[in-house]
Amino acid sequence: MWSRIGPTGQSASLTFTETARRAQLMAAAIDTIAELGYGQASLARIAEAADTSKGVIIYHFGGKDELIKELVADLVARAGTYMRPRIEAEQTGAGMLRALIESNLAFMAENRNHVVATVEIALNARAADGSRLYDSAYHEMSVAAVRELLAHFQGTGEFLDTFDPLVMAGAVRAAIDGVASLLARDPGFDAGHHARELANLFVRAASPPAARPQSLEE
Amino acid sequence: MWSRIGPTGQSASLTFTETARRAQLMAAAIDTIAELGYGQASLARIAEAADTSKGVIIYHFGGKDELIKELVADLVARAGTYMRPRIEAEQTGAGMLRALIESNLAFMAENRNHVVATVEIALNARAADGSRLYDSAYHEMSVAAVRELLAHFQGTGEFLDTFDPLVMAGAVRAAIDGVASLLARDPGFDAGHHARELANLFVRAASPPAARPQSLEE
Amino acid sequence: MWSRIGPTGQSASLTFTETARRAQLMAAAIDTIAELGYGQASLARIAEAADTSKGVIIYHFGGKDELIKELVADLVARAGTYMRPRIEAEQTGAGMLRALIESNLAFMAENRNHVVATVEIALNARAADGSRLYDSAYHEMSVAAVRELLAHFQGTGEFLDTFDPLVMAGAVRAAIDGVASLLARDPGFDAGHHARELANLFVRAASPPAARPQSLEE
Amino acid sequence: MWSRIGPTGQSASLTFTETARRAQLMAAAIDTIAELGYGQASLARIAEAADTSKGVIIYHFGGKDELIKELVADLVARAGTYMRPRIEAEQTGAGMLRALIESNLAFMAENRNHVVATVEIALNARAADGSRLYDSAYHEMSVAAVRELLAHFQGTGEFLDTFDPLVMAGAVRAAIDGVASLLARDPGFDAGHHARELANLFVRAASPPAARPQSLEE
DNA sequence: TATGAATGAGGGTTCATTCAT
DNA sequence: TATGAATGAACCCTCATTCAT
Repeated sequence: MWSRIGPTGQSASLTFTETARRAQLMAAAIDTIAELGYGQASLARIAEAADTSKGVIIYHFGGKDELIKELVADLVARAGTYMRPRIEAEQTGAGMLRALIESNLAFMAENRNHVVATVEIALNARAADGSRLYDSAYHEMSVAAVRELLAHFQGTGEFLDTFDPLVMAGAVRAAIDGVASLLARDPGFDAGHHARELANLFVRAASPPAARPQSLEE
Repeated sequence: MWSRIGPTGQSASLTFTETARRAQLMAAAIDTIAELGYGQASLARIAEAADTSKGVIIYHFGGKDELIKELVADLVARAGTYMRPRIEAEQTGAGMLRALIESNLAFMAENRNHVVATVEIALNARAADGSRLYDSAYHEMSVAAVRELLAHFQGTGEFLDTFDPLVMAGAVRAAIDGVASLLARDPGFDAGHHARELANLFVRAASPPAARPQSLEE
Repeated sequence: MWSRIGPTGQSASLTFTETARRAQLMAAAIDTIAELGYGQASLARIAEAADTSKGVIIYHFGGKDELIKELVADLVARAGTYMRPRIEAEQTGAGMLRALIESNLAFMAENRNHVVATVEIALNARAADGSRLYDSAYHEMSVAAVRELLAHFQGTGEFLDTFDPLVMAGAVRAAIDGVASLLARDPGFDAGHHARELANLFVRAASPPAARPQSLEE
Repeated sequence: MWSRIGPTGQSASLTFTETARRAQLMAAAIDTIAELGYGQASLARIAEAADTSKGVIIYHFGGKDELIKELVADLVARAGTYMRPRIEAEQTGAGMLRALIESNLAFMAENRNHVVATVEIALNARAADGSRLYDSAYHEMSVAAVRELLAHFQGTGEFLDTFDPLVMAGAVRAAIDGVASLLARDPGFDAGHHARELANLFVRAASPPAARPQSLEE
């Protein structure tokens, strides 16, 4: 009956209005971070963007850290939900690599601010001792996923076995993540074109010469 | 007196001790930023690393912003000095692209902390209104350089003319810049191997199938 | 409606459930203050200990101050009820002084948390202007009671008339109150032994040499 | 040369002005705590009493905790310096006990606010987890000193061996510490009278009947 | 009767900068 | 040239209380 302690507690599911309020605050945080950067996104500024006061944010999230954590977790979850089926619908290595890149960029274009904010956080959020809070785990995980895809199709012979799959995976991720900055800067950024070009680039670099066309019919 | 205004002013060349002091302070700033990140690198912490007080830094640089600006400018200048002759020594597009990537990574490996610090700054430093201070100009310039190299050898026919040179240039830069994070995290990072792999990757992606070997004799 | 105003008002007697609820909240407050101290015992923490929310406390007591006031009043009343008959059962000054000390310590041992909490409150609770809320009145009253006991038996000749009864009363109260801290710190504290020793001490100090044994047969 | 980092650092002795400023700030803190209590003595209020801003206190002490710690340490040191020679000048148990009580109360009367403030701190200052910061160690130490004095002269036969020296030591300390509250409340408090009365009381309680006068010629 | 939500003052601390020396 | 001292804004967070439901 009184199992709830406060909106911060995990011991009970959130009410409808709670959820809505949190979503609103998260949206304000996302926009603020995307626009001003992590370092400038103080609780005061986020609250201002949400047309409330700092106290409200603390009340609903228990602290800034929790707000940030939820923001990142939400994006990661939604990105996975969006991309996974699109990648798994493919059979060939080229298809899957292309789907990974294109679906990732499509997701980023559709969630511009949230992605920009999360990149800001991943690069900047630090613990008290200066150690990065999000970068390592998140980055290594996403690189590893690409690496396994590449390595698997090196095994089947579809991809060249002459390149280091870890290095190429790093390059793929770097290229994708770099798009976040481009999105942040250029409102008219053409994500579709960029995605196809990147996909072509890395498919070309991964496949044996005979197997691949110089460009892609679209 | 006379024409000198202060150590900050440009109206007179710096004395020898002045220069040495500034170099010492910059080194402290570089190490601090590289270790703790831009957000945590307060003047107090930098001063502590330099075994001096905040006032000294302000005295010599006029403010934190100026110190940061010099730090970036110094790295950019040194990187150019290091890379340019190595790139211009090549004649072919593949050679130049390879030289660009490899010399860049070599420079980064040799200047680990300075590079890490500069990336931190580029990503984080903001003006009072939240606009990025360094990212845009620096990034667009370095991407443009790669883009022109690619476009030029698309014109000569050595490179495929089917890809968008701007997109690939962005991918090259992203891959290179991504290395800074790897360097920051992994002290045993093998820059040489990484450089050759990246060079192979992008040369392969840029060249027509007939013209390029699957791997590189080294 | 009718004559009732709210649970805070005095104009109507409390319902049974009301009383039970208040007792539960007071118990939670007692345990929280005893464990964490007055300064750390926020409404939120007390509510958490009671498995409810801050609002409930405010609703039932009208505010934190009222809760605290009731807590103290309750202890004072119960202590009086416990001690008075035990003291009045004695005829001699030595007997009464001994009964006062021993029954007080017995009460404290049986109501450890409540006593510890009340001491915390007495020492810390302040009005907005910084003036102590409980210390003075409570302390002077309890000292006065001891003083009168001592003075009365100085008049009968049972006690020495060479000491200042106010000073000794203060010492008696200080010794008793000091036990609260010992109780708070040491769970295995032997209140019975301590009580007999203190009673012996002060009886010895109050009585003429001839009249009193060096120690007490027990 | 640059071994100093800031006024907080321990690596160098303090300048003269530094010491003076710290003393001034400590005095302001003492007065504020003595008047308003520990809980109400915020940095802002202390700073106001010192006619400066919070930043100055943080600058000189590095934080509130450090200021408090110094305040307590200073009093403890000065109390020891004051009392020790006066106690050691005595040979008999009665003389030493009397000297201990009287010199302690004399010190307290001469350092009223500092003593009141320190008692406030000892009773109220808590760590984040609610555990007391100063009470235990300080209290047990001072009780132990008295206990040893009593036990020693129980061994020589000057004091009764029928009482528990730990309990009486606790009573002595409680009586002395209780004086802090009296001092805080009553500006006209007669410390000399109180001291003699307390000394008589405890000497009487500790000595065999034959050996002690009912009162003390003074 | 009780709850969730919100508020606003105040808490301690960090920071870049200014200034007299 | 350099330092110690001070400043004041901004930071995140805690708190008792109010209010609509």
